[in-house]
Amino acid sequence: MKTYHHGNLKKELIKCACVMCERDGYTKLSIRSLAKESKVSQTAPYRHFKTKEDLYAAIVKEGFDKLNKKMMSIKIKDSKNYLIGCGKTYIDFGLNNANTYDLMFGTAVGNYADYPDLSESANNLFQFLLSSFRKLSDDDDEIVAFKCITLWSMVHGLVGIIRKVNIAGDGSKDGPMPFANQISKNLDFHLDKVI
Amino acid sequence: MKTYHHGNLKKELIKCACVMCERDGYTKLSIRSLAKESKVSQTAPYRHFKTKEDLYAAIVKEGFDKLNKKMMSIKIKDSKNYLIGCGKTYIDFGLNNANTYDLMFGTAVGNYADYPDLSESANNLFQFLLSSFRKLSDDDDEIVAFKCITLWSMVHGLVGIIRKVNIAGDGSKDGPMPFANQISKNLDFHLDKVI
DNA sequence: TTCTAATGTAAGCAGTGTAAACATTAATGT
DNA sequence: ACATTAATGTTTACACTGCTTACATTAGAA
Repeated sequence: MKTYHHGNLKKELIKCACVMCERDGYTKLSIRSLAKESKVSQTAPYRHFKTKEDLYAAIVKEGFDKLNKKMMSIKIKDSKNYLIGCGKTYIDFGLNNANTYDLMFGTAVGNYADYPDLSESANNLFQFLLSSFRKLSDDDDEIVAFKCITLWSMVHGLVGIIRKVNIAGDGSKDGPMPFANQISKNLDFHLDKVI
Repeated sequence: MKTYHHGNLKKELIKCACVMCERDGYTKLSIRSLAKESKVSQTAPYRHFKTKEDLYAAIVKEGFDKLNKKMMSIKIKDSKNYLIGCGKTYIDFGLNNANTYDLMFGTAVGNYADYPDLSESANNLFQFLLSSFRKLSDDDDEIVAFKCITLWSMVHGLVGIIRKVNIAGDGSKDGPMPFANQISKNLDFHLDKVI
């Protein structure tokens, strides 16, 4: 039976939006299409998200939570391999959740600070990465932070490069940058340099 | 005097679009606003760009050409410093042409291969980077390519991280990631690890 | 039970990408 | 030189978008 009030619309909108975002890309995700797929009126979402950016922010928060979960479940003892594992997990997430990843690190959501929930989830990732590095080193905080940023930049950059340069790479043929389609098979090479 | 035929509309549209893109961001750039600012009718641009993506591709091509020019004018003798110079130039471009950079490496232009002119400009950059590395090393091609990709990923990632994490960083105060606003002052630290 | 705030809907505005039909002019072949 | 055609510009129109405003329903507090 269908009641006038949905009861849990916000949660369901977010869930639906996450699926649609990853399925179609965030540019194709419209508030109207979200409403339609959630079987409510065109303007119902506006009761829960003041603007489209607010909706985006909610999707991004879910993305960070998902990534955090993956990162925190890595179980590798050896310190160096542990960090490489973190890097690979990050890259894997970026490649397998490409559309969500674009939203997380693009400019569609201007400033995380405007969204406390999102900020918290993002900070969780930063803090987790930092503390992982701290555990494995005697360096002082500044050096630890720099090393952390170096690894993060590396994997973040790799995700971008792989996706952009490896477009032609169906496995059988190189694109403009030779060997680019072998990046992911040789992650160790890249990550090794950074840790 | 104003004639019915503009004479050089395509070139002027591209020029105008590049300015508007960098000024307002590519999401705010509409074909209509471009037409208005170029003082032609709403649909005139469609004679020169079949779709909006075509227009984007033209802007991206200009971006690559600009970046290529910068890269090719680096004059440093010492090999290691030369590569660091390349990295810094790239990062500088990414930070000072942020909106154009987003378009160049985002997903708004799906596949460079669909745009021969753009492909050529992009390939020029790849080839230039590759040949720079080749000159400075005796490694075989595959290793050279990997090293090249490692540096490129590093700087590409740094641009993204700096812009995303350093949002709070007005210089006086750290954002969620401590020391993040000092990344650009310590580029050598990061680039050193990679070369 | 009544009042109010929360949450849903309906209708409508201004702006968008883009297609189709038409207007003007540059280029071309005879 | 002139007629024909191709290129390039304009007008009009459609379906879609983010978002606002006015209205409907209902859950929960007084």
